[in-house]
Amino acid sequence: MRKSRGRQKVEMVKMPNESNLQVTFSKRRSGLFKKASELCTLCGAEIAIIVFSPGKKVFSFGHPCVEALIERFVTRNPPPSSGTLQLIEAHRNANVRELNAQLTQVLNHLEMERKRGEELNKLRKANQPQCWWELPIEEMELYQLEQLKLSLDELKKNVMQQADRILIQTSNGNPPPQFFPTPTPANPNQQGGVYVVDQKNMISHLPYNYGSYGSRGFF
Amino acid sequence: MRKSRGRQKVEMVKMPNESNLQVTFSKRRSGLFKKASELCTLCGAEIAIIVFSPGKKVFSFGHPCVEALIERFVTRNPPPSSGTLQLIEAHRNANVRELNAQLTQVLNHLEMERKRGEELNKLRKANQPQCWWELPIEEMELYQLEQLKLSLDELKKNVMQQADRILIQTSNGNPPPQFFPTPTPANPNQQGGVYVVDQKNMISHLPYNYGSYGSRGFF
DNA sequence: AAAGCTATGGTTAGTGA
DNA sequence: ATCACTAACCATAGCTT
Repeated sequence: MRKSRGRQKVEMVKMPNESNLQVTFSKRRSGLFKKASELCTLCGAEIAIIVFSPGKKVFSFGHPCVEALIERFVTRNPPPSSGTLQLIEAHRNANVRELNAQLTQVLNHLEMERKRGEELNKLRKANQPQCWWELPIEEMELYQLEQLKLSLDELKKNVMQQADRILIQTSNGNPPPQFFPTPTPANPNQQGGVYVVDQKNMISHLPYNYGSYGSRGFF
Repeated sequence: MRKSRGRQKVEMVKMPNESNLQVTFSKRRSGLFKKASELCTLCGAEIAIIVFSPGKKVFSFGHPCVEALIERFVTRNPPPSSGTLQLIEAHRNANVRELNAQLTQVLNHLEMERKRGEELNKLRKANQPQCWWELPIEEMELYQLEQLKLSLDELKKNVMQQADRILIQTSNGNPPPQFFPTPTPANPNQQGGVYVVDQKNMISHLPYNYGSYGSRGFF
């Protein structure tokens, strides 16, 4: 059964559904800012974005700084100041970039570790019920104890049947049969499965800075 | 024959190849503007974008009009007339502090997760050998198979002894003994340990850093 | 609102003209 | 530079939680 039809094509007109519109606005604004930050990183561009939501709330993105870029844009003044300031600026940018890179790397690492933890947890959970009946009796639940009693009764019955068979065969002068049982109780949970470890790096690029005015919310 | 390898993943760092960078800048800039215009039409947002290329050329997108949006943006902000640079400076410093704090926090988190992963790994390793003989025979190592054969021989011997005993007792006119064996094969590794279920909160997904929406973070 | 999921649709790196 | 093409990667619409 399909849980979702996946992404559907959407007409390029103003969305009629208000709540869908809000969600889409939020998602696409994020996407836009992300694209902008990627463009900054990949190409060394400097970008300022100002977004007024339909509810007139303001969101902004700027690298290195919205106001400075606006200033430059308005005055058409490419270099803001003297060479020393540019040098300082460059150093600062390098620092921020470095910090961002470090953070990205660490976040990747963190995500990997988290995934690993999840995998291990799954493994543990898959292993645990396999052996519940190996727990000390004091730690079992009532239904487990009942289950165990049933199993033991069954086992006892089997052993007694087997003993009877041996007795009969032996009294017929035949040697006892060869026992070579499988070493495990039947276990339907046993899969012998391979646990795929997802190495995909989930954390993408870190944008530089974002801002919005007012409190959270769209309108 | 392959005409193209298709889109390839690119590292989120400044592109080393200058001409590739130009092409990418051009493509992604138009992509960015397209996304912006889609956001405008779909959600009725108003957006202004200013882009300085690495070569300091200016590109801009504006709906309905860049200048008007900038005007609105600036007037909504206390335009720092006197201490512009100082304010910018302060914000930048705040931003760096924020990044540092975040980095520290994430590093702590990472360390926690790493420890947790190790813990789980230990648990798993403690669990696994407990059941090695439950693996499918095809997955066993030679020494495990040998061990298994020994165990089975032992089991066979015991069963036969038991059968003999039953036979003797039965021929003496006694009823067969009560069997109530433990439900598992003897296992020296069995610890009967308590499996601690860690309900610790998983890390919430950490997407790329937006800085903070809200009052701060205009860089 | 906010986060996660999945199937799809959209974007774009690499290539050649 | 820009356009076309293709295969892959990525973003996101529609759901669920």
